[in-house]
Amino acid sequence: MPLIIDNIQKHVQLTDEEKELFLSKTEIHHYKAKTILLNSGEVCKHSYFVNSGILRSFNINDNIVEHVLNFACEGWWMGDMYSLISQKPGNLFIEVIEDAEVVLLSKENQEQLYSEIPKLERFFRILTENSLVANQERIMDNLSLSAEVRYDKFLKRYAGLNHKIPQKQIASYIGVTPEFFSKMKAKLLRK
Amino acid sequence: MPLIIDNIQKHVQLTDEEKELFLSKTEIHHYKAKTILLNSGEVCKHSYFVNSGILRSFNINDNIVEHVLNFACEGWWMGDMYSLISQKPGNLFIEVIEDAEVVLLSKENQEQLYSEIPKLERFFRILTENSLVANQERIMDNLSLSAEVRYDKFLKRYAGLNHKIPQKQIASYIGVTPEFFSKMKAKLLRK
DNA sequence: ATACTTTCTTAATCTAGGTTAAGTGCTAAA
DNA sequence: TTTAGCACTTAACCTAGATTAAGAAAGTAT
Repeated sequence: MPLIIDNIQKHVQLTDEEKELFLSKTEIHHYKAKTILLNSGEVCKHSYFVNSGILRSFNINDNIVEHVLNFACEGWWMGDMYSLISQKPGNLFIEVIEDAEVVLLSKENQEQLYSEIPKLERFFRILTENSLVANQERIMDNLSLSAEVRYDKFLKRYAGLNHKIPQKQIASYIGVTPEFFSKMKAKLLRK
Repeated sequence: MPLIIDNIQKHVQLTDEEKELFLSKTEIHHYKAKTILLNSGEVCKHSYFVNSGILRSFNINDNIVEHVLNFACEGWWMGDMYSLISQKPGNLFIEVIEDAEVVLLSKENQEQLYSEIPKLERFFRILTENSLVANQERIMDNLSLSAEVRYDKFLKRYAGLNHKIPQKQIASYIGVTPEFFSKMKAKLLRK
């Protein structure tokens, strides 16, 4: 059974016909590391589901500084939510960090599926709710916790990714410079 | 027509029977300023929709420091999303800042309505999506913008609330101490 | 292998914002 | 109408994390 079906069935149950219908509306693509799946300024036309490999989303502000919004590895969804729902150009990049197999679900197909299989509307509602909770927690963490504790939470959230992602990207995710992150790690080792 | 129906109809259209059914599952309550609608450690059993007045949600970390997650005024929804979806004790407080008229929709009624009026599942999916986008933007802002610019974005997001909310709470929302916020405002005036 | 590029580290110096503390002014209860 | 308690301000001093710069390590391409 494809991973994406298991993922859906964590929240809603599908019949065999529904599974087939769903899968018929998706495409599987393979991407090499460093491929850009979505560029800033483009309209995001797909939701991405990661079968294997690692993706990240980030933006670049005036100063040429990258800021990582999040990572996605096996079993995670990825997309530029703003662009996806508004179908306007977004400001996120989505990039492949490690060679990846990705399931693509187009915006149109996703909307169609909502009508054909209302349970999927429920699934994506729940998925979005969970994502919202995680993002609210991250906001509170960024307001109240030190960089050290935020790193600790990164390690728990993305268990196993620590050594697969360039440090500068982890630094960006927790909201510090690569230099400070390096210093902080050295300090943690000394303990 | 009640404000909450208009709010829903921005995204999905309801028949008169559906409107009635929906309203029959809600309750209107009036609260005085400083009333605590939800305490940290409690299970959140309702979604709140603000007809008038102002609410805020916040948590308190180890050090007795409050951190404001968000505000809600006329036409906004409020709740402890984590506790609401998990029905486990949350760590948010929800408090009335200005005397408020609030529509309460219980978790059970909300779930029932999803089945009775699937369009409402769509409505809450869209509502949650929009909230997620706003929260993602706030994360990026906190990573990359100065306190001054974050204050500017607060002013735009909560237009009109600037003088109705204690400064220390605005400071907390944008992620600085009341002392620094005071200093920053004085500096902005001098310009 | 060699050169080129990017990541990571270390260290000196700097700054946005935090902490502490004291004082002002407003509101609310007695 | 006093007094107690917040909310806000100001100012001196402090620190987590930024910036700048330079070298070491590790990939990547030729």
